[in-house]
Amino acid sequence: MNSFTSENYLKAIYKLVEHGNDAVSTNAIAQKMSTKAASVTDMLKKLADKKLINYQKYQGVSLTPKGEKAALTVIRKHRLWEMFLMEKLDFKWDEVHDVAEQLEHIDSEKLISQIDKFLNYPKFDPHGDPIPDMNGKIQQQKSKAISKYKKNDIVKITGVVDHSASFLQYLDKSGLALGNEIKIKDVVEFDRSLHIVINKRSTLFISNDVAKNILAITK
Amino acid sequence: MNSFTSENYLKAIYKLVEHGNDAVSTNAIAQKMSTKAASVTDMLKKLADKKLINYQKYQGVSLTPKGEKAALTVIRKHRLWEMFLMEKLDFKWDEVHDVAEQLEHIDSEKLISQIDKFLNYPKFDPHGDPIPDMNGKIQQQKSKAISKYKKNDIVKITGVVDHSASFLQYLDKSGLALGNEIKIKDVVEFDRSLHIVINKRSTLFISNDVAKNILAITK
DNA sequence: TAATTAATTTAGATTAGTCTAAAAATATTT
DNA sequence: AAATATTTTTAGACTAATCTAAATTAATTA
Ligand SMILES: [Mn+2]
Ligand SMILES: [Mn+2]
Ligand SMILES: [Mn+2]
Ligand SMILES: [Mn+2]
Repeated sequence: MNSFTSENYLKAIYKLVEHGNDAVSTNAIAQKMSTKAASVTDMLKKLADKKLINYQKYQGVSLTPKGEKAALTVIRKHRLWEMFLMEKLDFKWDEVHDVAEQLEHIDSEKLISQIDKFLNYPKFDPHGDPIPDMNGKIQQQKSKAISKYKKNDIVKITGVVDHSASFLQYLDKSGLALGNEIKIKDVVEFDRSLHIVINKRSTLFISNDVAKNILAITK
Repeated sequence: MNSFTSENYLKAIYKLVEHGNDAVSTNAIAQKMSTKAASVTDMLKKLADKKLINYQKYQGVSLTPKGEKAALTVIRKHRLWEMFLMEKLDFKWDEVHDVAEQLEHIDSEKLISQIDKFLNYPKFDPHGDPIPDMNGKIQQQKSKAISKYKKNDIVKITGVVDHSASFLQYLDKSGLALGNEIKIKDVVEFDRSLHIVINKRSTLFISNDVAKNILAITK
């Protein structure tokens, strides 16, 4: 089995590849893992030895099919655990991530398949991120940030980009949650800030910075 | 926080102290942990530095109050997770231990208090072992091995001594489970083997070796 | 009590993961 | 195309946990 640490590296590389980058740099990984470039280079050699990544000195890395499968398994476990914590144990969406970071490394196929069943096979986690199935298949939502919609568009919130506790707590306090209907009432030209109406009831003013971090689809 | 490994040492020492031994020997720990005496000595020094155990060269060890609290917390988590796996995820009682060995090290107070609540504050785990409460308090059962009962005694199964999967599977196959009523129909003088009646229905013959590993109280 | 045996500790290595500082390679400017 | 800046890798060291082999202490036996 892959170590706790290896799993975290694979997950980090997966997410960097996912967000555009074709070959991921040593520095990018170091930043994402809050570690130093020298440590990353050491680990990359080990992961390459195990055929989990494609790596040639100075050329950046990508996941092999084997490495991608491993990464997707960790992500599947993380997101299922987040869902479990929220649905069954009354955690709030800003509390689940840190615990899931630990639980995602528990090694038991039966455990995770039973959790999946217990939750009735959810397709998305509490932040709107897709949960890979047993085979690593992902069901993508074609949503975009609400900052990209126009005046009078009516959309449904499907996810968040920023996953930090402070951002999620701000959304809670503002009455924003997954599934909410949002109408773009007005767009301020100067700074792209938005006036929105939530569920046809309350109105709210949000900055462009916030708007860029809320994902939605047209209703 | 204590490392994964430290927690396992503390748990091992706790269980050795629990089963009679006053000061636990290096060799006993090595055997229980499936490691070597030299490794144990190294670890004992570290645990002593952290004031988790009382240790003087060649004199054996015991837990300090701080060490005992830590051990009981791990045991509480282990047994709650076993209960969760069995009650909520349809694991069998011979399948829960290995996964609980991993889950017991997850560090989150909220997680464990919510699991406890979710299970409705169970007092005993799937093997009949007591689950320490938040403060480390244990509710002991005054049960003894059915090998110690006499002919015509009627008792209720409350736990097992041996926790191995093979023993538990043997009990399953024989129709023996926690809560069952057992009548000692006959005791064979020669080898102390027993004829028993389960729930007033089926009769079964068990060896003294088996009888010593089944705990029960008089009905 | 002395000799022998058993238990425990120390010494010295090893492995995984990390770090800092220095060297080497690549990318960017001039 | 050189010079400079940036990125990446290497070298060497550190910690936690482990091991084998040797030394030391304690326990048992004669
Ligand atoms: Mn998360
Ligand atoms: Mn999530
Ligand atoms: Mn167990
Ligand atoms: Mn148990």
